[in-house]
Amino acid sequence: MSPETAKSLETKTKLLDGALRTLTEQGIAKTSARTVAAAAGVNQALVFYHFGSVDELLAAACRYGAERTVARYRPRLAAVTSLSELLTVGREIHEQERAGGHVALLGQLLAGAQTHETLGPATAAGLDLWIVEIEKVLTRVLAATPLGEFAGPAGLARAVAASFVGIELYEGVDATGATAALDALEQLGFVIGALEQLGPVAQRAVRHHLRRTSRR
Amino acid sequence: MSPETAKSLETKTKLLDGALRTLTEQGIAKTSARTVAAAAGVNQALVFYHFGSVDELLAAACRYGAERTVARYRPRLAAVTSLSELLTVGREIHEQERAGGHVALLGQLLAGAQTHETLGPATAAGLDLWIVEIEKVLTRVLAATPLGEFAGPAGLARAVAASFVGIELYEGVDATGATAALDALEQLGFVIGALEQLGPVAQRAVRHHLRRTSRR
DNA sequence: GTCTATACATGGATAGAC
DNA sequence: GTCTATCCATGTATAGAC
Repeated sequence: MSPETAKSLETKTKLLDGALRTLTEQGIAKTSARTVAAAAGVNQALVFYHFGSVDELLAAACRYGAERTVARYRPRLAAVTSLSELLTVGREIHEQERAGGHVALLGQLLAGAQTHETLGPATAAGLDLWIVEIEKVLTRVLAATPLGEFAGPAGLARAVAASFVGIELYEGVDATGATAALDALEQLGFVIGALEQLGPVAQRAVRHHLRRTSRR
Repeated sequence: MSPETAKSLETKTKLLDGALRTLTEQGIAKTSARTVAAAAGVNQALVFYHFGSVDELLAAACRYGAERTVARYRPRLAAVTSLSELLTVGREIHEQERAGGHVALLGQLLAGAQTHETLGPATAAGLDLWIVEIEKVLTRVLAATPLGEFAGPAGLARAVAASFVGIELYEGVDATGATAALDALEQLGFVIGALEQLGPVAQRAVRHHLRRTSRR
């Protein structure tokens, strides 16, 4: 791994951007030192000089890309105060990131992580950046809701993040199906939101029912 | 594409099984005519003789594998009559298929479908086998629930299928995180289930709230 | 320290042997 | 009709030029 001179940094950045472009446009199966270097406009061997191996480049690109994308939405997520507002922001993120493919990218890396050992931890870390933000919002938003008590924001945040990745991959093969899925989840969110609006008697009924049937 | 003599069929079957094994064990990135043929125990060139190209073999393997796996759970899903029962069956499917990797396989194919043109429709078709079954169950189970009215089983089924794939991929890089996610979704299901148990007054309140805030 | 030329491995596809 | 030997493209990695 090379030191941080100005020239080195420039080439590294080119390679990182090239890796992200290649992963989103061609997928993990077509991502190689050659294809990435071509996208970056540099010699193929520089991948190995600057990052040691293709996998390590992809791992670095994952951290780099995920941090950059999450940073873009951190302030907006921090401002969310209700579940329906969260759903709106979620839909917004989907619309904006679909074009750039920044979410499907995590899907490509998750698929690749199956074999490429070094990729697993890096991808988990990239997803965690999203999970941390989602969990913070859910903790705030679901505090008063039966969900906050029974499901727990930590698990829900992981479910939301992983599901999002799955739907984003699904969109690649069936765009209208993916839209239907997102619409349904939005409505599901409204139904959960409706629980907050119930009177105290009904809320107690729900909680009582949950305490009886819940398994944990 | 070769005709259906006994010997041809045998080689084809070997290749299909080899493709499934390679995809689940090595991932889409390491899946090639050579690796698949090695897993199948046949000469590499037979991929091209029997299926024309690697992509077409993978597409065929997707149909083959998905049909076989879905068939295994079709009767059990058909017997489901409540949401909580559906959740139990879902968890069962997860436990049983995790070992074989039959769900993550769809993730690998979704990742690969990004570029391999022929793979997209085949993967969508494979996912649809699951979606059809899930949708039938949801239609039955959610008929009486606000979700049936507002979200619609078609969209929900697609959301469930895609989310499952995402979580299954996520499990590859963070097993405990994936378990937390599944637990949370199970609890979410119980909360939805609790809505069914509400008295008519509370049910009307929920529906009224939804009609006001719903966007469609 | 940075990068290019080059060696060696793996993958895709076909001409022709059986 | 079924399969093998072989060719060329692509991928990984390094020795050595600048």
